[in-house]
Amino acid sequence: MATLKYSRQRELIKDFLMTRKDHPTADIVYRNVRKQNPSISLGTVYRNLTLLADIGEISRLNVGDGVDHFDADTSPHYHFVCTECGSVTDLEMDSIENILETARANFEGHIAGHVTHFYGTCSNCTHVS
Amino acid sequence: MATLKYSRQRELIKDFLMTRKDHPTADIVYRNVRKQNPSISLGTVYRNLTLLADIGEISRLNVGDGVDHFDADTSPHYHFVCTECGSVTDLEMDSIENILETARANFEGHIAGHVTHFYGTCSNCTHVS
DNA sequence: TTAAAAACAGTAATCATTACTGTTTTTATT
DNA sequence: AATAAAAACAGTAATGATTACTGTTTTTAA
Repeated sequence: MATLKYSRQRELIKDFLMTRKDHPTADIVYRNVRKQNPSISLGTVYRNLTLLADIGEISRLNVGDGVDHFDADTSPHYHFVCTECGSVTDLEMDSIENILETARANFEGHIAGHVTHFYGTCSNCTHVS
Repeated sequence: MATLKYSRQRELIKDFLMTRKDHPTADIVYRNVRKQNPSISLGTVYRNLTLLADIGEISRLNVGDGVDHFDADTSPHYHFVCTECGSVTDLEMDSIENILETARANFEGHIAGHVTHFYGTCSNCTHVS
């Protein structure tokens, strides 16, 4: 496998992602990282996000809105998606890994894991009529 | 709202979907429905799948593989995605709706529901080395 | 029978993402 | 410090799923 070489661009991307708790998309990462490096290309952002996700330094989120979101927090946790404003936030809750037992009960193959996210209206959108 | 008018194409699409338990994509629906009606267009398939999903006659599945899948069975149930062959199958298991309680525990907004699917290797792919 | 609304076929456009290409950086080795 | 192979880059083209547009055909209520 190819040895990883340092890249200023990758560092900027990772650093930016670590400042955010809102799980930005590649395009939002791109538009923000450009403030530090106006000549960075969108392809570089995508390539590095994919690379970082592949080596486990960040995680890629698919919440069904047609765009991938990225998260610098790779610890297991759940996400909430607001159907009103589209925001994606962390959801503080106990692990529900035990649902794997339930799923494995009558299944022939091998269940490695699960993907769960919750949806509804966020605090903001719920309190604005 | 516009009144729904009968369409032979829509009927074909719904009928085809009801014969399948493997949650086909729009393109697979298209390729199959063309056997009955060779002049149907892909746009018509997409439009009707979206329409049927909007009125709740079918459901649209997003299992993170970049393509939407469709299911004529709209009753609540869970899905399994094989990371080896990409197949999407139904997973017979007890409801885990109770995870909503867990999720709502410390949340400010309103949680309407959850999306969960499981992944791993299906029966076939598990037993083939 | 008629005519407005809905749906259609065919095609163009959109949008996120990936692939390609010639140039620049990184880094281990001289 | 010089060098050169590998990796990464910027910029751009291509891909693939899906949606939008347009002129024509169907459906259906009056």
